[in-house]
Amino acid sequence: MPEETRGQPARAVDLVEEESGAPGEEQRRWEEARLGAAALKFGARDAASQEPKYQLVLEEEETIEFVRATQLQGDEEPAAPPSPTQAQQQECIQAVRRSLPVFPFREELLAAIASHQVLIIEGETGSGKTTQIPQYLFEEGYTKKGLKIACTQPRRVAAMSVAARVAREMGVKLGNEVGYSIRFEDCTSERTVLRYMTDGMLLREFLSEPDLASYSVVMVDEAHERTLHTDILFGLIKDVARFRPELKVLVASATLDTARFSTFFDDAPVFRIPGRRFPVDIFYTKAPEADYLEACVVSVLQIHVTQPPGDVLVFLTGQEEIEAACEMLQDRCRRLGSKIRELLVLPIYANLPSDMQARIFQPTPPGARKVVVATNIAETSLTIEGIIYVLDPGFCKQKSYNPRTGMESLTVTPCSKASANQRAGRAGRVAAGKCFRLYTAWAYQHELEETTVPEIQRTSLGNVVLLLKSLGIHDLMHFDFLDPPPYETLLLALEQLYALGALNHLGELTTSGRKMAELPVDPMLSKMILASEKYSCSEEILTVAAMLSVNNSIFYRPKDKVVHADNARVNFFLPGGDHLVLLNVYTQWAESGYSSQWCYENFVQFRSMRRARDVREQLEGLLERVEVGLSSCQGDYIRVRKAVTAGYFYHTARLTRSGYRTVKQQQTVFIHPNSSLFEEQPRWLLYHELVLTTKEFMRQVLEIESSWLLEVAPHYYKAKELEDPHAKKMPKKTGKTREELG
DNA sequence: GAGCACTGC
Repeated sequence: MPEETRGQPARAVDLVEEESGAPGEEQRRWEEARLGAAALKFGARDAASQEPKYQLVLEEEETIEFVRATQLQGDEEPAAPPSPTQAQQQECIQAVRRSLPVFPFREELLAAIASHQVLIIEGETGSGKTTQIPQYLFEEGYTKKGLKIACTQPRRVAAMSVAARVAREMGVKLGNEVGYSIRFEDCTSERTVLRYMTDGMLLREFLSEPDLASYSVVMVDEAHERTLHTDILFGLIKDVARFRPELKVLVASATLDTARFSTFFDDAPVFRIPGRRFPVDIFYTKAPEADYLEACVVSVLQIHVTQPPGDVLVFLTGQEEIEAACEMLQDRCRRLGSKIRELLVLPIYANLPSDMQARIFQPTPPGARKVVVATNIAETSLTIEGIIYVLDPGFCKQKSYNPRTGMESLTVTPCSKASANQRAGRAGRVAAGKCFRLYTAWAYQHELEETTVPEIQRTSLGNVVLLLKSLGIHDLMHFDFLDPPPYETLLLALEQLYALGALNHLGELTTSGRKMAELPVDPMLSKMILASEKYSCSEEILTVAAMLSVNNSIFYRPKDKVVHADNARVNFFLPGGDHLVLLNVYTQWAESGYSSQWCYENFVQFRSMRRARDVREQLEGLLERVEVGLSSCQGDYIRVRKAVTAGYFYHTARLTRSGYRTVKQQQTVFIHPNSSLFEEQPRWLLYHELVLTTKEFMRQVLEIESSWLLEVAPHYYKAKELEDPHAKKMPKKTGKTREELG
């Protein structure tokens, strides 16, 4: 565990001082100095009633002092939902519908929708807005003229489960009147009038129906999450609403930011619906913690010994940290032995194999306590029953994008207030709960951002720009963004699209650009797929494209079998580079009959492979639309490599005396140590992506010849810049092409 | 010789 990911930046002063007024600057500095020395030396004055009991178990240095500061307001006590028996099912369902917080507002809400084109609906989870409002609209006749109601969700599972629930409530078969539409799966039919879908799916629908003519209502749900797709939808829907006055637009969001949504939609009214949730007491540490991982472990034990029954949810930033924390917890429990009750320690993160993930949902055995150690996955994507305590160190990993270098990085960042409150809310779903924050109240007030930076400002926008262009939006710099992306991000995207031949010099979409927009992948991948027609290798290129779009690592590397896993990986190596290795893995997996056993034996992630297969099938289905025929290179990998080069000539690097430099920007870059070419050092190569971790790494690299660049992109490269002035001075063992090495 | 937050088309 690298030290820098564990150290928490000092960022606060003592809460007690804060309460008696803002401390003077001098006092602050003194306190900061003092706190720096005093980390982790706190008494145990809190929870005084239980003090004697746990001091017998934990040493005094092993406890952390928390101060109760605020309470996350609960709403009125919820009526226990009636538990339906088979016979009374429909009646029960209607009773449950009537018991939802949104129900008393039904008429008022419908009236507001009738008199306003755009309505912002503010409501917390549990208000019933997602399941009920579309039903109200249906009952009110909004789907009578053969028109549909769309309700978008940021996640696939949400779209599926909400649709299933609504179908049950309406007593219809899922896929008939009520359906869902997500990538790889369309569960709708001619009869479908309530359509739950992912936000990205509705965005794609603009390509075939730019005016959304078949919809009478569009409801953008969970708008506060500000996903990239939701943000683009805002701009497009606002525009459509202007020339379709009969279209109703609903923007549903948590309490956050509704005023901004309202302003964006020309001061649309905000309709508030109360939520339903139990109160959560918020505790802060009295002083900052230097080592938050250690502080987490100590706090969990402290909760375990001093607090009444109820499971604990801990938020950490990533797999490595979670594994470390779980080990530390289990270690200490073992040492404490029978002095404490049983503590079940369970990790959860997206890359954890499904059977391990399922364990967190098993009920806690009587007398024991469950601790779930999670990434942000537990913040929105999944809900664990029985959580009463949340432990929040206040960090998360966040992607950021530097448009000047085109480089992505993933860094540990303090989370926003919004995120901290979302985490705290996880403690109040079944009963009143407690949230322990491993930072001070002062830090919360003064150092955390209000909200997380929206995704649109942290990501590359190549395919978004391509999509908008193909919708006829030419002036992107003046597109109506709720929060505009950095100017440089748009500029780089336009520049790359121009280089790829998707845009002409007037910035208009070309024929090839129009085709590229049809494929749901990044522009360079799109271009590569189009180029496979010329090199007669679309079968192989589809596989490469699918494998590259699975951004998880394909290879599984468990800690206890590192040597085996690395051997398995090396066995897939083929001369030429990583794209061919990916092709090799997929081909062998296909030959095994897409077997999960094969994946297990070869240390390959089954889930990633299944996803690659889904992507590949979808892309194959779209080939006809972009006029590419199915063809195979029959083992002539030069053709595959040339087709890849036709898409990725913008991402090239050459070996110089001082290592690799990108050809155009002259940035110093390195081959990633996991690459099959790590020890080869070819003279010319292309890379799939640049990532900044400990260095500027090229991930997924392929050896190429400089002459191919002139072949595939004569408009972009001139022969002169591809001459290699240092070729003869290169050391003998490096800088040779594979052909020379034999 | 490094390291993979989470989504989505």
